[in-house]
Parts: sequence; C-alpha cells; structure tokens
Amino acid sequence: MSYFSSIFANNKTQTNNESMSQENQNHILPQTLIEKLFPNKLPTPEELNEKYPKRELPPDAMVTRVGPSPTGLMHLGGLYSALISERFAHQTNGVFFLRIEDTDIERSRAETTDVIVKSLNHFHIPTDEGMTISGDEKGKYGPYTQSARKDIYQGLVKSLVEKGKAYPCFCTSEETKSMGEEQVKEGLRPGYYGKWAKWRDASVEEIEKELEKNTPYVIRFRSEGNFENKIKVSDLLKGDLELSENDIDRKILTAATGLPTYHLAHAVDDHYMGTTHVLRGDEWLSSVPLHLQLFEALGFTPPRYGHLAPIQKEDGMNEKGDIIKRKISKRKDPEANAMLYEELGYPPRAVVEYLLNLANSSFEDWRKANPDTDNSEFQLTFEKLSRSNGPLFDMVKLNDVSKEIISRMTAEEIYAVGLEWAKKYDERLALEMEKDSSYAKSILNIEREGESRGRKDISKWADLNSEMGYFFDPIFDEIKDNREETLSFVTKEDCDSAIKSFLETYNENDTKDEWFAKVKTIARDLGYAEGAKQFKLEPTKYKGQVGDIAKIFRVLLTGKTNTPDLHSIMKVMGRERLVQRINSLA
RNA sequence: GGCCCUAUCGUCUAACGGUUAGGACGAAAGCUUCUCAAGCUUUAAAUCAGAGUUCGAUUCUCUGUAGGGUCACCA
Repeated sequence: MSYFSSIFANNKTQTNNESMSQENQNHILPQTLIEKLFPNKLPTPEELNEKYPKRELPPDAMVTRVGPSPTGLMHLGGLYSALISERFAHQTNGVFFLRIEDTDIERSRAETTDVIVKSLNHFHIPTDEGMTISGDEKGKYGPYTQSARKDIYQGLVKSLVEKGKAYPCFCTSEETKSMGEEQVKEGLRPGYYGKWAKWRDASVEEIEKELEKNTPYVIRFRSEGNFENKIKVSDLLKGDLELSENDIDRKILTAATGLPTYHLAHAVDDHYMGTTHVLRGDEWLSSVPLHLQLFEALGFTPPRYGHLAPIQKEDGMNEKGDIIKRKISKRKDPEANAMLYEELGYPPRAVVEYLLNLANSSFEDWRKANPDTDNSEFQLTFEKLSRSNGPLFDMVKLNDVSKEIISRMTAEEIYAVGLEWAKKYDERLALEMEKDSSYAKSILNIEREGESRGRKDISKWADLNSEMGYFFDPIFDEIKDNREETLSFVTKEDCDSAIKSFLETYNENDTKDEWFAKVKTIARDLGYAEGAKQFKLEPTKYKGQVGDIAKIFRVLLTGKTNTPDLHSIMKVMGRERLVQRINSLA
C-alpha cells in the first residue's frame, strides 16, 4: 500500500468524506459574496499549475527545503535541519532550496534575511534556489519569500472557499482565546470545532452584515475530520504512526494582512515548489493530520515527512534526579544562535561535523576511517537518524570535534583562517599576526609539521590569543610583570645562577638533545635532580628536579607555566628576543 | 487535561529475540629525556519500574513513572 493511499484507506474516513462533501455543497457561499472577500484579481490553481510545472528529475531525487523565519538570527536547530535536508537532496542529485517564511509580518524583519543567507553560506550549506548572498533570487519556482506570494495563497484560499472548504470567521483573537480557556475549564479539548465553530455555518446574511461593518476576519479551513478517527501516517524518522484526524477549523488566512498561516503556506509552497521530502522539527508532528487534509482539499499529493527531534539543553533536575531537558531557545540560550560559533571562531566544518554526528552517529566511525575525506561524501540515512526525543547539546564534544579538525590543519591554513577571524574579533592579535607573518606561522607550526597531527589545544580561534599571544612582544609586555611571583618556587640565587649559566651556554643551533643536556647540567650544578624519577626516589637529596629549572626559563620567556615544547619555542623566538625577555625580569 | 512521541553508562549513541551489553566525548589512574596539549595502556560507568509472551527480552505486549511535543488571528 502506498503512503498516500494508506492515509485515506480508512473506510470510515471515506464515508465521512462523502457525507461531508454534501454538507460542503450546502455551505458554498454565493459568488458575489466570495468576490467581496477576494476583490482582487488572483491566479487560479490551473494557472499556477502551468506556471510551476513538475520538476524533471530522476525518480529517486529528493527535493528538500529549509524555511526559516527572518527574526534576526539563525537558530542552531534550523541549521541542523537545513544541513540534513541539503545532504539528502544532494546525495540523490535532487534540489535543495531556501524559502523565507515571513508570513508573520509582525515578527519578521526583512533586513535579517541576509543573516540566514550568510549563515548557510558560512557553514557551506549550498542552496540551489532561493535568496543568494548577493541579495538576488535564483530558481524558477519563486518568489521564494512568502510575503511575496500573497496572491498565490489568496488564489488558492479563494478556490477553497468556492468549493465550500473554507469560510470567513469574524471572531476576535480574545474571543477565541477565552473560548479555549472555557473549554479547558469544562474539561473539553480546546479548539475551534463542533459547536464552538461559531462561523462555520453562518448564514450569508450574517456574513454580509459583518462585512458591511468592516469587522476584521480570518478565513478558516472547514475540517471534515473526526477526532475519533485515526489515520495512519508514515514518518521517515518516527516510523508508522496513528494520529487522530484533525477536526479543528484552523485559520488559514488573515484577511487583514492577506497572508496565510504556516499550514496553508506549507501546503501551497511545497506543492508548487515540488518538494518531495519535508524534514522539519517534530513540533510539527501533531499538525500532520491538518496538513494532509489541506493537501487533499487543494487536490495536491502530499510530500513525505520526516520529523526531527529538536536539539535540547540541560535545564536543571527534578526531585528524582532526572535531568530536565528543554529545547534550546533563541531568547535564553546563546548557543542557539548559529552565528555564535562564527564569533568564537569554530571552523564551520567542526559545527557541521558535530551536527552530522548527532544526525547519524555512524558519522564518527566513518570519519575515523576516512580522516581526509570531505564530509559531503558521507551518506546520511534516515534509518540512522536519531529517533531520540532530542539530543542534549554538548559543547565539550563540539570542542573535541573541532580540536581534531584543527590539529590536522597546516600552520599556513591556520594562519590564513585564524587571521581572517582575528581581523573581525581580535584586532590586536590580527595586527601582530600580520606584522610578522612568517614569525606567526612558525609559532603556529610548533609541534605541527612533521608530526602525524598537530597540537590539539585549539578548539576555536578565540583560543589563539592565549595559545600564541605571548610570543608577540606588546602582548607579552602586559603579562611579564607577573613572572616574579610565579618564579617564587625557587630562590633568587638559584634563579640568577640558572639564568647566568643558561645565557653563557645557550646556542640557538643546538639540537633538542644538546639543549636539554645543557639544562640538565645546570640542574645538576645547582643541586637539582637530572630526572623526575631520580627525584622521586630520593626527594631529600635534591632541591628539586630538572623540570623546575626548565620552568624557570619557561616562565621567563612566556610568562606561563604551561606551554608547548620549550626548545621549539626558543628557536622560534630567536636569540635576541630570548635574551631580552630573560634580562627584562625586574 | 486530551492527543502524540521518547526512555541503554554523566552525555551522544551501537546491539536479526541469544553479545562478557560495544564505541565516542567526558572522568580517573599509569607510561612518556622539561611543563602542557596530545599519544599509548588501563579503570569506573547504563538497559526507568512492574507484570506478561518466550527455552531465552535492551529488543515484543500491557500498566505505571519520567521527560518532550502539541492543542494560537507564531512559525
């Protein structure tokens, strides 16, 4: 049984539809009244069919889309479903497009559309159709912004009214709201249905009367569903489900703005734009029965649906110690904003690979087996797509993914990308990096070139300052006065004498072994153990161990107690800077 | 409240009805000619509870519990 037929196979539903259709006949409004509701010239469904022909694609190609609202930021969850949709489309030689869903004109800010476009661009999620970075649209199924499709929606809503499948409703929002509260108080299911659907069967006269008074109204869908009936729905991620039919006469159009609600816009757009697979947040799952009704009423074939669990975050615990999860929210959680990761300087690939890992946990194994393959080669599957009720966002894991990626980059690459980031978010560091680019590159090359992979201490470019900043004199100057205190673990005499011997014997051409032998000699001469083991065996015999002597130089040169290999650092700094820093101890 | 979804280490997750319940992140311990970051070697860590079906249940069924979603003139 096909997906579509299974939905409507239920006998009971069938009978209902027939009897309801008759009911619809009785409720078709006179054409003169319909013209009053829709006075403008509108496209008919037939005209639209001609304008937006079926896409010519291989049979198994998927057409997917992402439909964010332009509210000022790109939500991480939106990025997640965009990424998944894009991968499925391109994995099957299909089409992925961007549609701006701005039917809520109160909340939408047109100028923020480019935040969305830039985000998709930043994370390398290529769109085939829709708004581009230059601000133009591409693709033949546009316009791709819903507010520009007003006439299309109105044309179809008009056709629904003409078929008796939609009607005007003059209730105010306050009225519907208090009606809902009353229903809840009475223990009833809230909603505009049954006897609560005041305007469903209103007479022509009543409607005319309100229209004359210029009462604001909306158009509602006349649902023929029965809540007691179940329909079978096959979801790509959640499997086969049984959902109650929708019996609520949902609003599909606001007459005042002329714009539709999500539901109608979804049905209309995804039909005419040829979407085959709708992947969206699972908060839409319970609207599926309505959407299927809408598709049927409009005479469209519905797409396949896949409902993704939202990315969540931990939000405290209950008395029993269960973790309370909640969806990451734009308002409360900075990590919900996809562009935060740009600001912090995570490589876009890191975020993408973290999200791919949430989508298909087998990605991790694939990445291990194919460390150098572009992640677009990874084949996403619906079967593996998480069916959990929403993974918790894990910044620590993201850091690990990111460190791994950066550890495989060359110093040259890190320099280029890191500098670009610093120019935007850390100007002082950028200045230093540019002043002496070869110095900066050799810093970044410490313990990198020639190793199977580089140091794993940078997870994002915001770490760059603490990891390399001290190499640059102006930045070092700000921390150098702390050195004295840090050096208080040795006596002044030992410190001075270590410095003295060091300066006498240091040769920048020494190999690492030669250099370290000299450090050991200094240690021994001052009464420190040459090795940590030795010291551990007879701690009373020594003042300390060779590590303490190395620490003196480390602190003098870098102002820090933890740094990469000292020998490499000295080589990169050069003799002149080294001597200067050692002598600058107050 | 109605309806729907979900339940495996702290987290993300694997396991045709038969595994010693596996991996990754994180944690802990040890190793490493200097401190880190790594790397390597170990360790701790889970099937929500209770019934049922079955020779055998993490897996199937039911009940309970917990969490999530939805029930807008938001998407």
